[in-house]
Amino acid sequence: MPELPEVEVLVRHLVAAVKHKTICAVAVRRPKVIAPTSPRRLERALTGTTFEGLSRRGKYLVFKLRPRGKGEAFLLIGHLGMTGRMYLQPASQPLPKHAAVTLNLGRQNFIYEDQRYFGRLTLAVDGLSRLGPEPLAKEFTAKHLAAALQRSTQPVKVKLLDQELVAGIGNIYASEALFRAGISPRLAARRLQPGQVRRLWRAIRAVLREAIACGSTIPLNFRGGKTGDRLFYYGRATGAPDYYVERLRVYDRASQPCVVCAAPIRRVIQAARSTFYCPQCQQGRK
DNA sequence: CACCATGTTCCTTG
DNA sequence: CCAAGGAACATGGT
Repeated sequence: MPELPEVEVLVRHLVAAVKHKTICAVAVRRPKVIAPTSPRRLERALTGTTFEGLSRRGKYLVFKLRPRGKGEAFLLIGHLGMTGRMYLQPASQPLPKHAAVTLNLGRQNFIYEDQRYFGRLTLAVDGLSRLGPEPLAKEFTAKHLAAALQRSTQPVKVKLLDQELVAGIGNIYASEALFRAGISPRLAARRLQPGQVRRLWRAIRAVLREAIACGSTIPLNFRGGKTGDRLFYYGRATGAPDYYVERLRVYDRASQPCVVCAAPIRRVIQAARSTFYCPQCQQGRK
């Protein structure tokens, strides 16, 4: 469930659930997701440690663990890929089909499940160093965005997915931010006018902030229902109120009327991924 | 059977 | 060396 807002909401919920809990046992059911860490090394490193904190960087979860005694605290890095979920459940409950790693915390198990196994839970920290600024932090300025866009001939939508430019925007919020800014996703990044860069900068932050606010206010079921609910980021959890479905304005709305001008929303493929936009509200030459 | 899916990385091509 | 495009990863839904 993977873009910045979803990870942020997950972290906020999870931090309260795991903080100060101790890992009694580690079970790696899919070694691929912990690579390049080996199962044995992960088990040795984690067993007996306590969760000291949990934060987010881009789409990554950063767990801070402290060993018993005088050992130094260290980091465990999580990434949800396309279909990853992390949550606690009673230790007596059977594990889900695609449980990739489970940590026994006593009466509860911390579950990392991932239907497609594209995610990660590993001691390898490298991924973080290549990330651009946090879009909601002060370091991410309109100036930074302008400079980064100037250097690229790629369509602006494709460029927004570059995690080195700014960390945490994915395929959904790239479309949403451009819609909100009224900029065509096909416009070459370097062709944006200063006013457009400024609007895009504001739109990125607004879209992410609102998504976080939305996720923070509805009841979350991180495991999802048996129907394969996609929770708050996309689709709707069973029994969740309808307003939630209305949150995304263009993503996955191909041929539906634009919420602003009623023109049919268009779907195009860019860099092998779907982009949604309103041809009326988001004009601009390539 | 065909095509689609919230992400990242690696390989090839220019 | 760099930028851009595409395939691969693995599973399931429509």
